[in-house]
Amino acid sequence: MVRSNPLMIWWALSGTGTRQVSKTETATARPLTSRQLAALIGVSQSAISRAFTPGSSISSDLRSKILMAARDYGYRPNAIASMLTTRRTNIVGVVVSDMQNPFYPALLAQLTQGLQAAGLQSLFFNISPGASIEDQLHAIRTYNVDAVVIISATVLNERMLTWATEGRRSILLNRLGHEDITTVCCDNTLGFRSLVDHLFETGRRRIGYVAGFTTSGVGLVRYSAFTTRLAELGMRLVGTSTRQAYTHEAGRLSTLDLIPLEPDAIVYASDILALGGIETIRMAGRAKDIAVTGFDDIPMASWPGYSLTTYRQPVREIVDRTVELLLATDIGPPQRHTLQGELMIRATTDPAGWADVPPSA
Amino acid sequence: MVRSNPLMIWWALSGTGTRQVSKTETATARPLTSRQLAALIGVSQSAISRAFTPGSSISSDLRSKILMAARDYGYRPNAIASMLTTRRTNIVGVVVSDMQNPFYPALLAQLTQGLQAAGLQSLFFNISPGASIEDQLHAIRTYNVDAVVIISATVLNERMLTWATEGRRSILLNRLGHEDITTVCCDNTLGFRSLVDHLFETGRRRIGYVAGFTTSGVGLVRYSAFTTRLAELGMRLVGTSTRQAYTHEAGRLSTLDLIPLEPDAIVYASDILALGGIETIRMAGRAKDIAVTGFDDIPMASWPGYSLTTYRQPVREIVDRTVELLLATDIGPPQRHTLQGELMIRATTDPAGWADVPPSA
DNA sequence: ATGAAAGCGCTAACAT
DNA sequence: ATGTTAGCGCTTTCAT
Repeated sequence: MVRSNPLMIWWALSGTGTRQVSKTETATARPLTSRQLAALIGVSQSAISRAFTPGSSISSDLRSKILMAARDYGYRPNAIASMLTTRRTNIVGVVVSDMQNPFYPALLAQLTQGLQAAGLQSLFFNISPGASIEDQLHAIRTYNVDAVVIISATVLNERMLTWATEGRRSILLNRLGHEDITTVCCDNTLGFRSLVDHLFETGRRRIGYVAGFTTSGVGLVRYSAFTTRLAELGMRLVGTSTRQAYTHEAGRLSTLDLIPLEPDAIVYASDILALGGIETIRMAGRAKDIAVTGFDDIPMASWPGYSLTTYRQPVREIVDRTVELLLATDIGPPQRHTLQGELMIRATTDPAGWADVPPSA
Repeated sequence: MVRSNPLMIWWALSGTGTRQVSKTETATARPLTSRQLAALIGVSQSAISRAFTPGSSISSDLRSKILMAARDYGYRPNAIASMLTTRRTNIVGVVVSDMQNPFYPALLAQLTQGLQAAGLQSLFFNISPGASIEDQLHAIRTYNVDAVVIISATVLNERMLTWATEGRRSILLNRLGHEDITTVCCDNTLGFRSLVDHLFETGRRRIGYVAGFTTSGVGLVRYSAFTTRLAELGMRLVGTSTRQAYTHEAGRLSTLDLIPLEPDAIVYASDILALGGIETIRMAGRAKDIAVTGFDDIPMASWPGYSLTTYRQPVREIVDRTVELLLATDIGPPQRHTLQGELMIRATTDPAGWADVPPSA
């Protein structure tokens, strides 16, 4: 398929000599090249290159001489040119599809900072379900990104996943069920078991469940960890509901389904669902007898007005492990990295109910 | 400064013939080059280039022949190589510093999608105040990004701003007070005037104000629009407070300062502050007599549990204008684009009070 | 309209 | 340890 490039016309025009150079478009002199710098200080061009390449054989005298000159003359190596020869870009493609969920901005922010600290740049791909995914991801290939990190891109089917990742180091975050790509994921099983344990210990026995996507790997794992532990402890599953989304509204609506079933606790597949649930439960005046748990520990979970008991996803650790894997010398076969989070006990599982958390005080 | 390249070793290995090919590391044959494709179908290499360059002089016969062959053989032009000759990257550097505020993820998501739809890639820079900003932004220069979009990067001082934007098309979003860079910004003045008008019409007269940053351009404009309109309408400013942050907690705490001053409405510089304020006001049992307004219209503002009256920032329009400016043929001198938002009237300014919004029902 | 040839600014053999 | 040379895969004159 031919992809026409929308900027092309602009380029074409800006390439001609006829346009006026406007004030902002400072008739920027081309940046100094290594050859020019070499001429200026009377060394070979390759010396310049070596000076900027750690571990290359160059005397520290020459190197510091060159680096100082570079600073004085304002020389910086042109990354594009070196990409061409080395076939390395130091760019990681970061693919996201769902920024609605407040969990992702935090993950994304830390990920880019982590990559940045490791000298990697993030080329950002935000998949909108509207257009062709292949079109949206074409830059992964034409720009030759070194690696791809896919953040829970449930919109990518198996085929697109393969297309996007093939031939490059790839890591799937928060997505399960792919044998041939390395994944880094929170320990969902442990998380949901902990939550159920906590509910058990605080005396809850009739549990409802609100799912997000019931078809995704993570969704399935969470649900099955939940039900398994429930059964082990002899607790009762009074009902489940889903709107096939991880949104506040989905949480609100699903909770409406469950309240008539008289649960004494509702477990939500994620925090944002739980926040919606809290609203419904409050409206129904049931905050005193229905406990609520979430998953993720997004910032809002700890707002006094919610004080949601949840399981914290180890974002820091996920990011660190991801960067580590990206930088690793030897990659080996695809691996499954499962990182432990932490149970955050707050008001919504208080045995006495949480009707007295601020908003209703 | 020498930047060591973390992915180097891996690539070095994958380049030699000695490494073991692991399962993931599909012994990827180098992608086809234009020269190779040319040889395959018996045309010149430049013909290939022309086929992919709209507006170049090539017969449509030859072009379609080449494009079909490209599809069959899986040829894609190497963007890196063309960057080197054209000195254009089609990459926009997107600089963010504050992803805490839930307003930015939405803006960011739409911006990348907008850029993507225009054939531009987003290289993401998330500034953490810890490290050297210059270090964090060095890729803007070495990667030769075509343009820079800076999203309310209050952490960038004037000098860094100049350094990051010089020599390239640059746009500042949501930041004011810079004569020499084009800005695209919501009409803060109109917004705050509308909010005050609305409070006036609904009978409020004793107004408190909670600011975010009091030193930023946007912060000043918002406050001054607010006070100006207040004075015009003869309303009373009972007090102001700030914690120098746009966070839920800052909103909560600042509101504690204002309640003793007996306002009948509090105007918040942003939604996230207002949400914190709502919490404090509820705790104080004053929801029936203190109206609340925000600014931004983040998703949470419309949650039934908040139902916050606010002024919607025209995110769609801001993004569209930004992309338009980035693609424009002729750029001219720095401009100030001010886009109108929309007053969103919800429960928190109901004359009867909002004590009955769901959480306290 | 097409082909040939000369770079773009760097890295990486290959010499010395 | 340093310099010389040959590309990386394109775009772009310049011929024809």
